[in-house]
Amino acid sequence: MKFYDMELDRTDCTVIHQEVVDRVRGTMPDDDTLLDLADTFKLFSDSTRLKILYALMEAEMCVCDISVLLGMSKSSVSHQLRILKQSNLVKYRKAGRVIYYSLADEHVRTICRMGMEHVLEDVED
Amino acid sequence: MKFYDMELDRTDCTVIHQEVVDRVRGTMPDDDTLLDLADTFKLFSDSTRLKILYALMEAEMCVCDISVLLGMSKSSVSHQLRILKQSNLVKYRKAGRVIYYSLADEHVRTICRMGMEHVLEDVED
DNA sequence: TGAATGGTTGAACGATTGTTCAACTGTTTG
DNA sequence: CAAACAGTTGAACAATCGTTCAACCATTCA
Repeated sequence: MKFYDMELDRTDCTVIHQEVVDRVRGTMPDDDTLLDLADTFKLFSDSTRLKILYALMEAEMCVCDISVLLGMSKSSVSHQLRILKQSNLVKYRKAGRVIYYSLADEHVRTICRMGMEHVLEDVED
Repeated sequence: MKFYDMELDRTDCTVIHQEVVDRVRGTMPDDDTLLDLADTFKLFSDSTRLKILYALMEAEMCVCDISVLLGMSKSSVSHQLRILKQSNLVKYRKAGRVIYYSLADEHVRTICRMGMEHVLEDVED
């Protein structure tokens, strides 16, 4: 631990505020929780998925409806719906060969509203 | 518009619910707004950035503090701080050669709380 | 002045992501 | 039954993203 490994491993910092670091460390959520949280926000981070979610806020819709509304292929819409379905943001109901999609809960509205507030306020800057 | 372009351009749908599509179209936010919204959520969609934001909720910190806290290189932390800075989620203050970062406003807390509620409730499923 | 340190930067890399395409399943209808 | 259509799927592709690495700037201090 003399010469050879001096530049290895560590962030080369004379830690400035060890007390702050220690205190903050005690307040941090679990790593797994933060990964889940990041994955949740990732669902809202694509404009196609946001469009689908905003549409479903207004009405139950089938894949064809959505693809016409957004001017996108059914395949593309279906891929995104699968992601939203797997994450429980969206639910569906079959009626013959048509599948109707709708929002699974109210979280979508709340989360979108919070994000939108930030977007709209930033216009003032 | 007879034979040759019949399979071009359009999503091959006998639109099922034209009235629904028309009504929903009237309620959709602008494309630009939805792109901005997606970009906002993208900021929260990486766990490193979330860790930084959660840390700054507790205390003003310098790059060294954060990199020690997270066990990451200063470079990596600095890259992420640049993104957060450019998006006005984070502000900074210089003191000699040390730069202290802190949250720019309360939106970060609100948005993280909304997302976290969704994550924590999903445990019950 | 020059060494040490806090912090930034840009290129390079591998990993992840969204769309397209083509083939496919399943249901309806003539 | 066969054609038509709603919807799904997986491979392939380009684009985007986060980390690493090395070089760099700026400030302090001996």
